Amino acid sequence: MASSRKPSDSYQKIWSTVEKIPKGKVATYGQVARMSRLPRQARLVGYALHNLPHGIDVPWQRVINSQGRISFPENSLAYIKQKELLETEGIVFVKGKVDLKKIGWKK
DNA sequence: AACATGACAGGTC
DNA sequence: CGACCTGCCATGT
Repeated sequence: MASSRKPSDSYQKIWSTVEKIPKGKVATYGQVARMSRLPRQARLVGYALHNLPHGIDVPWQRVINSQGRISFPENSLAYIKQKELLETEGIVFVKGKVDLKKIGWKK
């Protein structure tokens, strides 16, 4: 595995951006990518979060896809966990998705 | 170096 | 709405 080397700077930027997402709001992968100065690299955002190291405090749950949906199968534990965390922050789900027009972070 | 993969987005049909 | 396709690019084998 190539884990012998440090994480890419891109990941650092992404994590940094995610940390800035206000509580009670959510951002899409594309948004985070853009805010991290990495336009069109939404996939890297997902990759970065998946590779998220333990021990650092990052509100990964506030990052969802452009449809306002959690990018996990509904039957998965990860999905339920993320939904719980978001609801705790006051985010309301309607039919399995959130209203990006209302709780979306910025434009 | 080549190929396959992925917590996506945006467009088309 | 859903299914499919293309673009993007870091990672791992």
